[in-house]
Amino acid sequence: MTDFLLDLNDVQRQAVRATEGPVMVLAGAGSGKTRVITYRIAWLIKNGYASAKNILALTFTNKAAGEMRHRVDVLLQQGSAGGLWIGTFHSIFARLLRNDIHLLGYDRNFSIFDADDSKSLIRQSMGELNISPDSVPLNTLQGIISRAKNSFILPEEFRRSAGDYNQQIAAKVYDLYTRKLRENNALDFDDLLIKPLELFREHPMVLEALQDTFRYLLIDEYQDTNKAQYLAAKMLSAKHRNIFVVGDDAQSIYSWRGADISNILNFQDDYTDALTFKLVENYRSTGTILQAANSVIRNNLRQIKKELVSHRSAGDPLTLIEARNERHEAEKIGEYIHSIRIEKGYEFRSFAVFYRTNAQSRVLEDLMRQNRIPYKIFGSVSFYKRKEIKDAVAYLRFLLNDRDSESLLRIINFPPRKIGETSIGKLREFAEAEGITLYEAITRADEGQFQSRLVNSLKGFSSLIEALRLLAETGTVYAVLTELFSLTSIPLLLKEENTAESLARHENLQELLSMARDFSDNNPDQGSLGDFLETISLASNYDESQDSDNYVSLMTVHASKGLEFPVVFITGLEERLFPLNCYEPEQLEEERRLFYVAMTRAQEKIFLSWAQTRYLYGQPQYCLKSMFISEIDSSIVKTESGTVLADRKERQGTRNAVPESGGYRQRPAGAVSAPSQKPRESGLREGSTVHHAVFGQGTVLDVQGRGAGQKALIRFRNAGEKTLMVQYANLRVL
DNA sequence: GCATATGCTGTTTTT
DNA sequence: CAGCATATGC
Repeated sequence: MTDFLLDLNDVQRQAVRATEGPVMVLAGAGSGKTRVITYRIAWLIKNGYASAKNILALTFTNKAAGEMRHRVDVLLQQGSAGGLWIGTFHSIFARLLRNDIHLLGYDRNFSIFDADDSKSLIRQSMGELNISPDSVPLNTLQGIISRAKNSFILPEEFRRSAGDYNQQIAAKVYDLYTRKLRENNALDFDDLLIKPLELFREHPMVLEALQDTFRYLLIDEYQDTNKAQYLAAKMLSAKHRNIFVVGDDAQSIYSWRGADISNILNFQDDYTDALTFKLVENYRSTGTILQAANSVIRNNLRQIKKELVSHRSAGDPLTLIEARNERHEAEKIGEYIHSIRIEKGYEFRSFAVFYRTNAQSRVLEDLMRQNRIPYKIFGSVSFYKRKEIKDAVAYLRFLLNDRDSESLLRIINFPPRKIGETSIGKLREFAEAEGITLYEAITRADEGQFQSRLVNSLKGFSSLIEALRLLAETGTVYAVLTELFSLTSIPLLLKEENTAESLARHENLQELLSMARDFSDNNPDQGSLGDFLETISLASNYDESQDSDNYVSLMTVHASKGLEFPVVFITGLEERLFPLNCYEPEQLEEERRLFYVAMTRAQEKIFLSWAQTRYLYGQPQYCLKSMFISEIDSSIVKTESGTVLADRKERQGTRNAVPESGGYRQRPAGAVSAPSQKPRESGLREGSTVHHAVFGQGTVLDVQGRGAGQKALIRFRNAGEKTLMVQYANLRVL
């Protein structure tokens, strides 16, 4: 029974065998984290600790879940992995909610609202509350509300603790938005995490039943959990206390999504009897790459100390590429890809190019195309976010949940049926007066005071819906979609339009159709429309794994987490780009972790690049070399000409130097002067009144240090107290 | 009701 | 620059 554990190293094996009680595995990059989780699941089943259906494994991406399931299947051979609960937090919780959400007054056919649906509902709420987006931007409100939800702060509590003006506005919007979701019988992504918590709190029996079912709980990427996920995990495991978490605090890069790094940092305080294992043996990267990564992450204060140990030889030093501008940067990357490929025999698929922001991908993409380098951009516009797909899906969603007004509004006049905004306004009034839903208003349009032309249009629409709904009750998803396309002629219209764009959209609809066919073939049972929609709603464009084609991968650093490549280019290493503008020390630490993630993806070689000028919002900007470059041991970084950085005589300070003016012919056209970043005297002192682009006006309470490392403690009128790095904060002294 | 112009705003995005 | 939301004209 222990033979298959021979594939593991000592620490991995100990972690697998520690079956009872809380366990945390700190798994450094490339240390075999997935291996430990999958072997542990196999171990539990093979040794009869639990059967598959008593094990719940939670991940953050569908891709990770799929990979895990596959690997467990392989380990167990006879397929006893059936019944295993492996999935993302969101999909597993959605599944649980389908069973019990009626207890909270929702219908089990609830819609899942994506970020756009949610934004639209927030916009409506703001409209009704007479809150102009000029006073508090929509995105800000959406962020505040989402963060509150991720921290499991419900509207009532939020209102009680709302401090500044923005918060008070947000409290009102949050409250109305929540009511609107309920009216729509809809849950947003955050609700999928917090509705179970409400359910557990109000109906302890439901929780108890789940605790009995899930005797073993495993959580991947624990450093990325937010408060709601943390609470759910705690509640679910409270009875058997078999909670097993795997993560790496150094790879926590989603704090802006509510992830709370303290969950992993404090695990041992939380579960005082927890066993902890540290996996630091790295099987992925050369010694030099790990030395570089270790030297950078050492600069973070808030972390659990651990240094990755390589199982490989030292390998090559890192190469620093210094380019004139982003175009030049891309050209150099293209040249290196060609030359390394030829000299060292690497294939295109061995290369990855990372960037901090999606906007950077364009220049890189252009160049790849021009130089005939096959490439693939990961995580650009999601298939499901395309308009034509969203429209088709809105029909399906509406068939299942006719309170879903977001979907209704999408389809009511698509394809055009002469039901415009004014008509919808009248319908709304009618619905409100009668106290009925918008769709009921449509079916009872003849009772309202509408023009007969409008009544006819509405009747046409509702009979279309009813026909499709009838089909949906007995037919497959594929049948419904086929009928939808035939009755509405949506694909036909696109084909007739006959532009490159419309044909691409037509193609996408065909793709959706073939996905529906696959789904229907695999799920011939009735009522699978809901499952299909759930799969679609919770799918993301990052789920697609690399196929067998041979291409260079282009992606954001965030998207690179969990992947590995022989040769990695980390681009745009400039102050204010990577690290991206960050005002608070904690944000800088997160940027550093992000850089750490980027470096630890590489197996053989790393190229670091920066450009002296770069367009930002259409304006050329001077750039400064990223501080992260100078944090790497300079003995293992060489320039393109082969000089080791440590030996290079710097004519200028590395950190804050402005590129020599005149040194470059190509002064940016119509050059706007760069944001001045010289460590000139900041002029800050206690009591100064300052203005900050994000936090607004505030008073300086304390100033520490000077020059590059200067920090200031500032009390903002509307944003509370913050410690900011003066160098980055771009404060205006008033 | 619909198509086109203008003006504004923005950085990363597992679900 | 580009995508989006609103405003305007037909």
